Amino acid sequence: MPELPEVETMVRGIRPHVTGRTIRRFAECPNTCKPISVIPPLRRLQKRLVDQSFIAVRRLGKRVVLDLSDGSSLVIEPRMTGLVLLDDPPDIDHLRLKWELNGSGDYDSLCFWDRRGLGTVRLFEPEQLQSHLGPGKLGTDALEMTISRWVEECSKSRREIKVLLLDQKIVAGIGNLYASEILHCAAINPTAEAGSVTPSGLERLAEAVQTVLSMAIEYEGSTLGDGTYRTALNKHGRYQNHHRAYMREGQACLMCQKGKIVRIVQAQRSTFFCPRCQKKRG
DNA sequence: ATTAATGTTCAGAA
DNA sequence: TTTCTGAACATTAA
Repeated sequence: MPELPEVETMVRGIRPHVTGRTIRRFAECPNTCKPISVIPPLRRLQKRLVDQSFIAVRRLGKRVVLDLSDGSSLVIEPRMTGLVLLDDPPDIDHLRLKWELNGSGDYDSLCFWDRRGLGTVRLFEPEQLQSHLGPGKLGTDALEMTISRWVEECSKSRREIKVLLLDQKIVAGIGNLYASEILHCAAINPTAEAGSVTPSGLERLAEAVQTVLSMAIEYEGSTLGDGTYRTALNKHGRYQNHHRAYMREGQACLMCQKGKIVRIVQAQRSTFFCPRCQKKRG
């Protein structure tokens, strides 16, 4: 479930190996699954990509952006189970796309692997990038959020704070896993109305976002029990060993040692928190 | 054997 | 306007 730390890890992993390289060939990989969504359709995308070179690799929220020499940008959206890889994929059955690279380097191709196949790849013209993924469509990157921006967004919302954290139009990059971790770190009740979180609570939130996400990036993201997420070099992330709330239902809270982590459902997804540390008032 | 659950995004409805 | 619901898909657990 690539969120900001996982996508940042992918970007950092591939950047030194694809920047400046030219695309020799681009194709779907033969497999038994349905093809993933590619815009424009495959043949046209192939025509557009071949012979172009990657001039930059960056992250936009939970998306990988590959800027191309003609000014367009290839945007990879891993969604649930998508991976951007330089090395061998977890299995061959769910290899979806392959970019073969010209010239010399440590790796000769870039791949997109996706078990569930909900991921998408889309080529944007420069002006499209602004209208589709610019401010308004995508909120401020989570790592760029300031306290005043948190105040601005939270004060005008009556949604639960956890649900607001998941809204990419408000803040880009936070997903279900890190929303639980961040709110636990900030000692904020996930069901609290966003507009009711106190100024000191928002201060803790701003701080926790930085702490949790930067640590998760350091540990190259979280590889959960199903083992799906891998770095670009097919290694496991290690931040799962540092989770304090996510998937720890019934276990002792690592903050207060006394409370037990509980699981609730918000917006049809699991939320994990410590009722003792994360009270509605505090 | 069916059903639910997983977690991200978008279209369409309330 | 804002918020909510279901679908896209593959796999596993109940």
